[in-house]
Amino acid sequence: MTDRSGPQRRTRQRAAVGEALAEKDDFRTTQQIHDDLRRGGASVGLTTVYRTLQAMADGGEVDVIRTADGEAAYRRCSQGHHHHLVCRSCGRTVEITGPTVEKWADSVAASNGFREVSHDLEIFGTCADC
Amino acid sequence: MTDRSGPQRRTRQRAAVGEALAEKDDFRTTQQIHDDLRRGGASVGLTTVYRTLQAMADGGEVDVIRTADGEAAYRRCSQGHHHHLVCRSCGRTVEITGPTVEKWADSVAASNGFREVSHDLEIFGTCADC
DNA sequence: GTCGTAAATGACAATGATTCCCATGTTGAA
DNA sequence: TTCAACATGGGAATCATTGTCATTTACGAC
Repeated sequence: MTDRSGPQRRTRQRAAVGEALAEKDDFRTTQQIHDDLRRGGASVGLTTVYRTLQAMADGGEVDVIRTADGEAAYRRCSQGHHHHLVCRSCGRTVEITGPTVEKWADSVAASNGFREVSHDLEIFGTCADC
Repeated sequence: MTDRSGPQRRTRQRAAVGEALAEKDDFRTTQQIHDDLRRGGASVGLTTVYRTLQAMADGGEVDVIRTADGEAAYRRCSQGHHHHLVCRSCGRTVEITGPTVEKWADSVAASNGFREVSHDLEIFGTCADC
């Protein structure tokens, strides 16, 4: 399961989506990225943006979270397991790690007889600039 | 901010939704509850189920999570802050608490200058019966 | 460089959850 | 009992996301 079957061909569109993600440091929805691209002149079809982002997410190249109203939002992140501290107001995002939490989550799950454990953890707040 | 403006009148529909939630111990989507009600004979309009569940969630009577594909799912939970250990396969849910995690989350946020901090934490796995 | 083909793209239709609208039904205080 | 404010529900309207499919393109082979 290491072959995350990512994209197989290099195209203008995929490069454009990658750049759009690189330019922003916060989580953005598919529609936002589609708009960013259109405004930036490198327009890409909406369907393609959806497919590309999902492929990137499947390949572990980007992280996904769900906004409060259920929309998927993507962000280019560092490798490895980590969580996010997100500003509710401006969207500024800080990557965080918590080895203690990981262990705690795994042990709690194990003691309840759960296997193949994973978890989601996001912290929200208002950042100093907002 | 303690008067979460919950429902203001007692109706057959609200009671029915409350009972439907009480009968199941796992997270259920609005549509599932709507189906449960229809099958149980106490049919309630879909729009009303949506409104009622949202009102209950606003009032803190039920907890909400988002399924992997972004749908909202509700569950009647105990009072107070807690998290969930959910079986990916059958949906069985165990409520868990982790004082250490709470403190850690708050301190991490604070040290990054964030205020009004909250967080979401759900643990997923396959339970012993699946 | 040219080909051939599988992969990728994108306009448009289709889906599905959720919300809006609004005419009608109910609750609950007086 | 009366009545106004609140609640209901059926259907239309939104909006994100996915499916369809004809056309285009990347890229390894020649």
